[in-house]
Amino acid sequence: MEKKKLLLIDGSSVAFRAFFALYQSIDRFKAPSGLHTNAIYGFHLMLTNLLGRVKPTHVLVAFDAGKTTFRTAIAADVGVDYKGGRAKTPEEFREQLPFIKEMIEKLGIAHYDLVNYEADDIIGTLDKHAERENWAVTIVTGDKDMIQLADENTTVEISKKGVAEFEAWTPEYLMTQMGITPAQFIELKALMGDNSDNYPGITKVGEKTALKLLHEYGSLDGVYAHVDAMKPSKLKENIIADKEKAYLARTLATIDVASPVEITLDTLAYTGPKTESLAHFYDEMGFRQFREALKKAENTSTATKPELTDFRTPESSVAADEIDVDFVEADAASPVAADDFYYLEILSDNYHREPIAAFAWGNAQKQYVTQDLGLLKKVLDATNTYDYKKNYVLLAKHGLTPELPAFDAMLAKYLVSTTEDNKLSTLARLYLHAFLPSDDEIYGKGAKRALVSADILFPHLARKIKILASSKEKILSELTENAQLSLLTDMEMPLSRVLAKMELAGVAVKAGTLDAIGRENQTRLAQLTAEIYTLAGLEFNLNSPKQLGDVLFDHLKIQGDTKVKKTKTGYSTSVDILESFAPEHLIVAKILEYRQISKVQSTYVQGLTPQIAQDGKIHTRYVQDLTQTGRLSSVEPNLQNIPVRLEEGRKIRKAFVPSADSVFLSSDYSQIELRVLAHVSGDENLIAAFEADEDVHTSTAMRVFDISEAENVTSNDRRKAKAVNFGISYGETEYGLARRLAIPNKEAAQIIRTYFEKYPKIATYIEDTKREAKETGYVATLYGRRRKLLDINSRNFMVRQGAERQAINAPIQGSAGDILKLAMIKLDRELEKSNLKAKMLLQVHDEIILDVPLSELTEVQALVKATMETAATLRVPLKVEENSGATWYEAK
DNA sequence: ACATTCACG
DNA sequence: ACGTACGTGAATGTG
Repeated sequence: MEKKKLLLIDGSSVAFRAFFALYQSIDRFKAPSGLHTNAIYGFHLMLTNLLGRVKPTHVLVAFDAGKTTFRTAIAADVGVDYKGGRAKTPEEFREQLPFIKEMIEKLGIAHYDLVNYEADDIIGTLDKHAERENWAVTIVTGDKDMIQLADENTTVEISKKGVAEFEAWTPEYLMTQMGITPAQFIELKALMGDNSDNYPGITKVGEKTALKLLHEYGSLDGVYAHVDAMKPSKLKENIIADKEKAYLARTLATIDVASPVEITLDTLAYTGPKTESLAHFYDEMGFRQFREALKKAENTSTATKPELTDFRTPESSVAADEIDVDFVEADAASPVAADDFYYLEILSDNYHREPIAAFAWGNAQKQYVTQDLGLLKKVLDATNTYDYKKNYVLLAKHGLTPELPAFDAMLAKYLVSTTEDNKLSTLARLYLHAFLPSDDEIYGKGAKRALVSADILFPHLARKIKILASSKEKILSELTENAQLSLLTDMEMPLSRVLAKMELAGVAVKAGTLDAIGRENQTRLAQLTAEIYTLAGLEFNLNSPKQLGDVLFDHLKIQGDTKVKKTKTGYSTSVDILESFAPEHLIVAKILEYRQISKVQSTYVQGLTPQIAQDGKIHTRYVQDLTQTGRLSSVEPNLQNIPVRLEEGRKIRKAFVPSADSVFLSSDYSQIELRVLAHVSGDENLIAAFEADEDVHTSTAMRVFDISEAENVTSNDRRKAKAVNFGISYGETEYGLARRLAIPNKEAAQIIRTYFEKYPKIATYIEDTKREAKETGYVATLYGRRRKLLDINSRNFMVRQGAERQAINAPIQGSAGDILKLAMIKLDRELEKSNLKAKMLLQVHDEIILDVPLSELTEVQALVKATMETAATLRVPLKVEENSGATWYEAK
């Protein structure tokens, strides 16, 4: 006989989730009687989803019986108001509950509640009954408490988003996510308490601290057994003081698995809906779709097809494990093998400022760990690592230069999938199904961040080595399968060294220049502030969008052609809104000027100044494993968004200066994304425009607006065409274009239609790319870099459309990024080969900024242009434009 | 921690 | 009917 499968649903919490999932559109969910039906409808969707997916033989929906339970009494004894202080259940929700129960009955499903007990206890008890019969159990709920019931027979699914997304918590998944067992989940609640149920745990202990304590001591009893030995701290005091609270919390959090439930398992058999009365119920509720589906199912008399859902199973069903390691403290005699991994530990992300705290090397079997920096040069013999660029910079400070690695796990993992981050704990979870405590957990975070003693530090580092060594083959085989190996060895790893050198070189920034700009800004900001206060008739915080919105739209009640727009939290005060009011309202014009200057002041003057290092330079970090498209990003500070469009901000670039007797050379690709689009689509008209070196926006204007002479294209025509050209590569809709250009939807639709007629292969490219994405789940650049699109087949129109736009754009943006990466690698080699002193300093997505001795300028200019233009061979030429000057301001 | 705004390609 | 261009990082206010 087939194994029985029991589905247990926490009706109270699931109904509440359903209510809020469809709360925004509550007005649309009304029965003919006027009853709200959003929770009823949502609950139905959840049920259909679950029945189709779980395919249970037996089902029960359990409800909380009433306001008070045995827990209320226990808590009251010690003065705790269990589940007290909660906001009143909305009337709109309460009125739907009886109908949810009625619907459940008509769907042929049992429901049950038990005086003095919560739904959790009913479910826990029946779960144990089922376990004795060796049934499989799925528990569905809205909050995490029930994770304590998970075991090899029982999966706890927690509603995550909307009505169709659940997260399945198995003991393995719990271990990979939090590093604890289901039984320890109770201990976790004991330590941290539960705000929503209104009972405290230990003061100042939240999830992070609680997990740390559990990883160290295993349980609440374990914590108290060792509390005396803890070093003095606020935490220790709180643990001691709140012992009683913690044990109460443990009692309250523990589900009673022996509650006096009177029903037996066999009464829960699921036999399917009672069609006739269900149809009547649907009519009563105004559920036309369900009614139709029911009718269809009857007519064809086929089983109802389960709805597809967004459900994603956890990555693993393999048991999660603590990572055990075999390590020793390294000394001068410790061996290093060529295929060892090495890892350098620092306590913050910023390797330009932070010293090496410790390091390790080894393989999956044996690890060597040390804090003796005298041994650093040993790691140069190991050829496998994680984040070569970081290592290059750190080792450079010790006079060491690591060779390019054979394998950089961070970059390799990034190429395999950009969906997750590439932290070691993530690698452990994905490839070893194991849990590694985060660095925050080991070293603390914020002000508490500090190096820990060797008994914690050394095994942590050894585990990192073991994770790297044990996941290498898996990552490598994925790379090979995806034909992405050369992307690692010929693009990302060589680029990593180029970037390291650029970061180390840094760019000189004059604090004095920034300061002078800052003082002018301050004066102007003070003037503007005073003027705005006078115009408003009151003083308020100009930097607060909320206060600003209230002043403009409530106090001054300003109005114009444009509608006042609302955000989640109040009025929108963004530029595009404010600009529409500026012509008629002096105060708005002043606010816009204030905003602009204040942005320059806070982000660039005050933001950049403290980033200037001792050497007078700014050393940014390029994050090489982050973006979804393969671009770089730049942090601490971001040097990829230094102002350029508006003169006020552009002045900041005057503070960026080259080295002595040198100038900046800025070389950027002209229209590289549109050229990539021409290449990948093969569209003859777009290719022709680039081959003839036409102004592409003018050329588009001529075709789309049917203008035969370039001289007859007005600046407005060109502006529109430019918006279309950009919009196309982002997958823009007619609505979007209409809004951007402030033209009627019809006109925008007409423009787009004509565009696709004139550039037919672009239309084909877009369709093909979307289809490819839907079939394979990913899109790729010219060089095989992938972007996964998890939402490409979503049933949610909005979500799916978003993914389609990403699918269209990613190969274009990504290929352009890849081309510049290749150009940088090539240019680095060329510069070295010809012994030129010119240096790459910065990269801004389609441009490179170099520091070039004046004596080399002509030669380097030619070299950079030639290198960039030949970095890739496309069906259209690549074109590079160059500017040079004594500051970044002039070189742009 | 999250939302809003705005700087860049 | 939906609600509308892709990819980023930093500063600020607010809960």
